[in-house]
Amino acid sequence: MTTIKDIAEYTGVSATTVSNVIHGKKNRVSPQTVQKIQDAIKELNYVPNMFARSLVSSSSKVVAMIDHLPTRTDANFSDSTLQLEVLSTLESILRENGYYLMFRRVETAEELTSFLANWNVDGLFVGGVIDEAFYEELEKTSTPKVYFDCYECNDDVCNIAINDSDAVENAIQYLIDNGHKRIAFASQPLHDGYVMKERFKGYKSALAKNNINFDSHLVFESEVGLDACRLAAKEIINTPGITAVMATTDLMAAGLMTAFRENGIRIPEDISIIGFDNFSISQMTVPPLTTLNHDMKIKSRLAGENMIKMLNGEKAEGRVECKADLIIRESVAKLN
Amino acid sequence: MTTIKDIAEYTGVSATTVSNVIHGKKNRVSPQTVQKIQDAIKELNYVPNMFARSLVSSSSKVVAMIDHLPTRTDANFSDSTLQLEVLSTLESILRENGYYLMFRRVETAEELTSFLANWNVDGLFVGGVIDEAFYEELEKTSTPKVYFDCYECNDDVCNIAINDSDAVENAIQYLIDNGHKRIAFASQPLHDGYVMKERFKGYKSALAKNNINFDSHLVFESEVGLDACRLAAKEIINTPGITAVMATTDLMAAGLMTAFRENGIRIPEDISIIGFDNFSISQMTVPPLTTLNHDMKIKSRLAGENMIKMLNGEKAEGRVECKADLIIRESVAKLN
DNA sequence: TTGTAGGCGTTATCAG
DNA sequence: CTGATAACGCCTACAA
Repeated sequence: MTTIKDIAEYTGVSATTVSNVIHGKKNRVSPQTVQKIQDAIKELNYVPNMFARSLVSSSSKVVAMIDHLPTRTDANFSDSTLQLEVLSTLESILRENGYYLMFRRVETAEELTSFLANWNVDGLFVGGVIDEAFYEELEKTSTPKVYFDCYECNDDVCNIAINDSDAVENAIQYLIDNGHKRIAFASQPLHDGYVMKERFKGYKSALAKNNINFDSHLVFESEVGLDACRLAAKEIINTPGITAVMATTDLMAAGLMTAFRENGIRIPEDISIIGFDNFSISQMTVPPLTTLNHDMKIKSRLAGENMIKMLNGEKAEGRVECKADLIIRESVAKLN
Repeated sequence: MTTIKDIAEYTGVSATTVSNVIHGKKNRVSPQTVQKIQDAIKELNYVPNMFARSLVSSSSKVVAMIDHLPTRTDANFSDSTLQLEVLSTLESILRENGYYLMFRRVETAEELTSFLANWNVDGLFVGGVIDEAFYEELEKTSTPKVYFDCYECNDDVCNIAINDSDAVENAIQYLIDNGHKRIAFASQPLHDGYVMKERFKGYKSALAKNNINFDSHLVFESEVGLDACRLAAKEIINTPGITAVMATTDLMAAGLMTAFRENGIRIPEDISIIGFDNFSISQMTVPPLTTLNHDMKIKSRLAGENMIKMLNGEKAEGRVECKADLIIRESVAKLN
């Protein structure tokens, strides 16, 4: 491993001069020595040691994406909104700006603060499910933070979210406009402070605005796997009068559609369905799924750019709301 | 930030003693001081500074997952076999063993070696597409490495792979056993050293074993998006006599199925199809897709465990071949 | 324009 | 059992 010292000896100057060249302080070094040193750096393959650098500079260049592993045993990985595409986008932006991405999952807030101290983390992306206690602990640290879809967050912390409630409200309104009245809500478990709860709010408010009474029997909590969907579908079928289902995930919508089909229920003739995510599968279901679109690429780009702002000492935006709009395909029937 | 020095002053001992306690060298410290120091550590919230530690210890505790960003412009992200589930599994295993996961994408081998030196990386997971030059450069470094699905790798380097060729060969054999003779191969672009090429080999060898002439007109290269699949489907339809399609990805299979349906082609009556991956969507297509299953969770666990072995100075396995078996569902018809 | 000195937090060596 | 001391690679005054 080549060090600054090596370069210094090799070129016959002091370590300070080498350091100055590395940091582009050209006004302090003669052009010839600059050249000489740069050549030596190339020749000896010098790269800075981040550990030495960080130790002395109070900036680690480490930005972490943390994923909150809830201790709840019924939570599974798909609870997290995190996707690889997000990580990749963030990594690109960080890389372009001289930062490095660590990926860390934590269970408790203490684990997290230890981690932050361990690595003197410069910035933090927070995805996944976070509860209130966790959030409050987190906000005690001064590390720049960008949240994804955080519902505990105050409006002034940088929080890249979509307005899940509004989105679902629109979808339900669309169903109502098409003559549906008994609309089921199928979702992963509705824990507080979790995305699905927010989508649930939109469901209820749409009903309220249209003077439709909320009926808790029309709420079906289920996991996204096909087996779970089959169970949920059975319950939906056995509940009389349901003409439409709002599923909080494309995956669940697709699962329900499969289960409906297995039971001889036609979509949308017998039952209409709307999904959420606009994943590529939503185009491939039979029939193509009407769903709510939100663009993770845009969201992660926003997150990354705001992080860089904060790392540069600039002020970042507070809550950023991305709209999720309804993509109308063929899974909703018009009732007469 | 609390340092060892702080603890030392607080408890009235030397930094060395504190360090000894931290490292559990209890035989060198009296029980009382151990207690005193441990209390102080709790009280002052001491956590070690990884930068200082790494600087002096020649082990960074950083393990990186790198993803090779090919410079090819036609390569898109889905070329990578990397999935978030993989990262999460790796992170868990590393965390349990005191390591930290960095995620880094690199374009060139030089970028990678710089990165390794920058962070004195202890271990490396290599996923995604790698070409031969890249591989050779990589093998010059002594960093412990675990590859995913590497086809350039020698058999003695740790390489967690599935036998793509065998898997596809089995699938094709299954089609042939069901009376199919003109079988199309639909795949993402067939670049050298890339998974799809390997799957292609299996296709060809199955044909050869059954004395069916290979016909290059039956090979359809396409991206996975629905639009691309529509184009590919058109070509397949316009090629006379094809009774079955081997798609190298469930996503592509689903896309083709959608496109076929749009053209009034029934599956499996008019055309049979087999996918690859056994993603959850493969259960939800109409009809359910016969596909090749490979379990990323098992693969990543194997990768993680072998990495830990190597980090502990033990010898890891060389090439590990996971089998991908055929999941028979309803997308293949028996011809008579 | 260049060099010297001190210190960042931790660990290892060696002496008491 | 305990404590000085030096070293890891780098950076930032400050001095020359």
